Amino acid sequence: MSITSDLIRGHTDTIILSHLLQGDTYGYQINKAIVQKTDHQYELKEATLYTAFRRLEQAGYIYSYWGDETTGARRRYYSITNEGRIAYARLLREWQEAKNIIDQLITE
Amino acid sequence: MSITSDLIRGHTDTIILSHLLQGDTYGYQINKAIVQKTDHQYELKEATLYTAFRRLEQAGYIYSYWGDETTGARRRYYSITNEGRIAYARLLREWQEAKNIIDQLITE
DNA sequence: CAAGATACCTTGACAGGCGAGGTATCTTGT
DNA sequence: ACAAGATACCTCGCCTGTCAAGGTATCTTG
Repeated sequence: MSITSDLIRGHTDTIILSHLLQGDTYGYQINKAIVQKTDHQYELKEATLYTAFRRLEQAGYIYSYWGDETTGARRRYYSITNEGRIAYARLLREWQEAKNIIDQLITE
Repeated sequence: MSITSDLIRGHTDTIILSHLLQGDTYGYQINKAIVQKTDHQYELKEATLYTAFRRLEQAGYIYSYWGDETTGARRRYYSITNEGRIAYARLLREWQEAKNIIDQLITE
């Protein structure tokens, strides 16, 4: 993994909400998707991931339920709420702004 | 100030180094420049700023000296070192990467 | 001469990330 | 049959960067 997580810090929630927009899924799967999507350049550490789930659920942006797997390890699925969608839109907008500001401040 | 600092977190050092590339300057001035450059969308809190100075000096990326103002409040000037320039180049490269990764992970 | 600007600094709390450790189940190779 | 590894979940405690709150000292302006 090549990217220092300090630069991604603060985006964990947005990343998770973004993934949940495509449909319900579970923690392990989200992480695998991130690794693949970024071609192994980034991964969420498990502790970070589960901390984020708690935080997002607390905020009412997601809710969770146990899957009914008859085989394999049990899975806790997460689903985005309407409030979560609103929050995602806001976070995305904030990211666009922050990106411009940072670019403006560190280059030239 | 409209941008949550959590998104800028981790860029403070880069922002400061970037400013010092234009020449030696002092803390208060850097902050004013940031506020102006971003049209009041962002500012570094003083505590954050001075913590960053200590950190950067510790790392050998900058060094400081007292100005010889004959009038007005005393100023501590900061200067970027050669190591600082190298670090800046690296941080800039990391930002470009992180930007792409985040964009990839939170949109679509 | 008070108020505000300039300019510096420290302390302590807080929040997010994560290393390290743990649990339980299933699959695969020997 | 059994060990090793993958899948899948979780918690505790540390570390680091940010910042509110507080402080100092000097100059300018009404």
